[in-house]
Amino acid sequence: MSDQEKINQFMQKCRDKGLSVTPQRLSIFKALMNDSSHPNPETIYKGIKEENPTISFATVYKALETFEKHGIIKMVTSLHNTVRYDPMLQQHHHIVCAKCKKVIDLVDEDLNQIKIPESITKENQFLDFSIQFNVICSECRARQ
Amino acid sequence: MSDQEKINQFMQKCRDKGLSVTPQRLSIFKALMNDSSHPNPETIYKGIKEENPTISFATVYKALETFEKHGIIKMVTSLHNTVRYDPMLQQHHHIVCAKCKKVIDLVDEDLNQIKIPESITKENQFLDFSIQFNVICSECRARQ
DNA sequence: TATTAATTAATAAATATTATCAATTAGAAA
DNA sequence: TTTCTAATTGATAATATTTATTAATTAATA
Ligand SMILES: [Mn+2]
Ligand SMILES: [Mn+2]
Ligand SMILES: [Zn+2]
Ligand SMILES: [Zn+2]
Repeated sequence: MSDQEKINQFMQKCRDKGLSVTPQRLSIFKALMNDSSHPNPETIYKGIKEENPTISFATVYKALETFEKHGIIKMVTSLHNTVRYDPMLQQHHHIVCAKCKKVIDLVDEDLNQIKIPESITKENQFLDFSIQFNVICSECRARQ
Repeated sequence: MSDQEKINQFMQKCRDKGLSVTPQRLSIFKALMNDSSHPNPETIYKGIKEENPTISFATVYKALETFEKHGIIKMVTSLHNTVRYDPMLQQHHHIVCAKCKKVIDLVDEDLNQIKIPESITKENQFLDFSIQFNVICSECRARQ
């Protein structure tokens, strides 16, 4: 998809959701749309403030949060707000509630057997892997 | 494994790594060892300060960090220090460097085909899943 | 063009994490 | 058992990250 197509799609999504297409939001989206580095808000802010010197850091935070809420972009991890520790050392997987951030262990030998792509082991020192299943838990669903 | 066995194993690991077994560390480990809620440092701190009223919050942080560094416990997410955003909406997976926190996309149709355990879909509203491959990237390995 | 609700910029406040350092202590040595 | 010393702790300051507040501005609609 061309840059222009991505931009048009973004603007259409905003209109569909009743979001104004502001120069700030457009600038933030354009900075992200071809960036595969999974940047944080500060990196995005620094990247755009040269061509948009009056933009506020809080605007970047809020725009990204708004985009995410409307499914225009994704967060790499929903558990970034605080470090969480785990005493279980054996390989296992996690069921994570997108609302309440509850994390449930899932021990499943079948899931441990996936084939690790060679592209990973060729380029890097492989350590381990874990699958995150994103859900809305029954408590949070009942609460809606 | 019994509580006492877990505690003995913990103390042995500390000795093997040259870490002192302090009452604070023991208290923190005991709070975590049977806790499957993946707590954050504040929760652990609150949980132990009744029986250890003089313990400092910073001590909890430092002990957890030390345990993690020595493989006594794990972090649920290595990407907690700041939110990271992703413009790619199609399902894909992530190769994450444990050192530099670089995140590389991995689009792999085979990996998308894993069987979602029924225990997940039975109890929760399933949203999606993503696999995180933890590695040490070639740059970081070269740097060591 | 005028109206208005949404958005922004500036900044304060809140929350999370890390650094500093004097006092204490666990573990080794005597 | 006592002494010694490097590691650890508690207290707190500093830093980093995120969210809230609010007056001014503006995008979208009529
Ligand atoms: Mn777990
Ligand atoms: Mn990605
Ligand atoms: Zn929930
Ligand atoms: Zn790296």
